[in-house]
Amino acid sequence: MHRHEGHDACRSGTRDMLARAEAVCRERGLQFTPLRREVLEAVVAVGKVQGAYDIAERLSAPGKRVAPVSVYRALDFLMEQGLVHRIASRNAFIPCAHDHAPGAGVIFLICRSCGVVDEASSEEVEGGLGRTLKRAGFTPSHSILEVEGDCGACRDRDQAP
Amino acid sequence: MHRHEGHDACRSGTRDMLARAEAVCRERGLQFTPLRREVLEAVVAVGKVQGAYDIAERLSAPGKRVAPVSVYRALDFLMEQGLVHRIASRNAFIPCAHDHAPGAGVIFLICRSCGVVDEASSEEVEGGLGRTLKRAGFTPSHSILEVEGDCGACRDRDQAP
DNA sequence: GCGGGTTTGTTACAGTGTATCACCGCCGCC
DNA sequence: GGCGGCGGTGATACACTGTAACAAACCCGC
Ligand SMILES: [Zn+2]
Ligand SMILES: [Zn+2]
Ligand SMILES: [Zn+2]
Ligand SMILES: [Zn+2]
Repeated sequence: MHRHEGHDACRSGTRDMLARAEAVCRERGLQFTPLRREVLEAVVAVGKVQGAYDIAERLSAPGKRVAPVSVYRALDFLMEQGLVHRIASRNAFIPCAHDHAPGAGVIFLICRSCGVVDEASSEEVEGGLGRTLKRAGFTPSHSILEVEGDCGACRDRDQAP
Repeated sequence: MHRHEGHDACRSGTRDMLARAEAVCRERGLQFTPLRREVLEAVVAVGKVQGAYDIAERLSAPGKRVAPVSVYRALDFLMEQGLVHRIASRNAFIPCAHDHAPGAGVIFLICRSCGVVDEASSEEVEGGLGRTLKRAGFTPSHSILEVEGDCGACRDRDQAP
C-alpha cells in the first residue's frame, strides 16, 4: 500500500541525501566524486524536475564551466545507484529519497504548476498490471508510470489565496 | 477488462485504418489531406515504433523531400484525432486501431526486440491508480503507462528457432 | 474574382543526448 | 622509482528531437 511520507520527506534535507549517497557508494566500492556530489546537490536543492542542461547551467560559474555531457555522466551514475530518477515525459530528473525494493514499480506524480514530483506506489496497480501483462503474453523488463496534474498544495493555494 | 484483439488486429490492414481516418475527418469537418494520409500510411505500414525523422525519410524520395516539421504537424493532427499515439519513452509514434473511450487509460506494451507496440487496458490498474492519486491528494490531468519487455511472438521465436 | 482561414514548404534555431579522444589521478605491479 | 591499466573528467563535435517564424499555396464560401 501507499506508505509515503509526503513532500517534505521527499525533499528531506540535502544532508540526509548526501549521507545516504556516501553510504551507498562506500558500501558498493564506488566513488562519490566531487562532480557527482555537486550534481546530486543541485538536483536535491531545487526539488523540482530539472533538465540536464539546467543543472549544468546551475553548476557553472564565471570561470568554471560544467559541460552538459559531464552532468549526463553523473546523472547516469546516480540513476544506476538509485539516487535519482529520470522523468521520461519531461526529459528531466529528480532526486529519490526512497529506498525502493528492487523491481518495485514507482508512480510519479508530476505537478504541472509547481514542478514538484511526488512518488507513490500501489500493490493494487502493481498486481493489476502484472496480471494484464501476463494475460497479454508479455514479459516486462521495466515500466514507467507518470501522472501529470495538480498537487494538493497547488490546488489549495489556488482555491484560497 | 482486457478485450483486445491482438497484434494482427492492431496492424489491421492499412485500408481499414485509412477508411476510419477518412470517416473521422469527414464527421468532424476536418481535412484528411494527402500529406496526412501519407504519414498515417507510413505509420501503419511499418507497424513498429518510428521516430518522426524515420517517417520523414521514408516519405522522401529523390526529388520529393518531406521535411520533419511537416511530419510533426501531421502527427500532431493525427494524435488529436486519436489515430496515432506518441510513445514518450521512445520519442516515437505508433498507429492506434482502437476507439478509446475518452479518458480511458492505455497501457503500452513495447517489445524491445521487434519494436511492435501492443495496447492494453485494465479496470483494475485504472481503479487502483485513481485511488492512489486520491489518497495522495493529487488531481490528475493525464497519465502515461509504458511497459518495455518482450512480446509473446519474440519469446516463442527465440526459444524455438 | 476576392478575402480569410487552413495547410504546406522552407529556413533557422532550440533542446536533448551521445561518440570520441585526450588528459589526469590513482593504484597495483615490476 | 618506473610503468601500465582503469575509472573519471574535460572538451569538441555531432546526432537526434522538436519548435518558431514567415511566406507561398490551397480551399471554400461569398
Ligand atoms: Zn524513488
Ligand atoms: Zn504543485
Ligand atoms: Zn490506442
Ligand atoms: Zn516482439
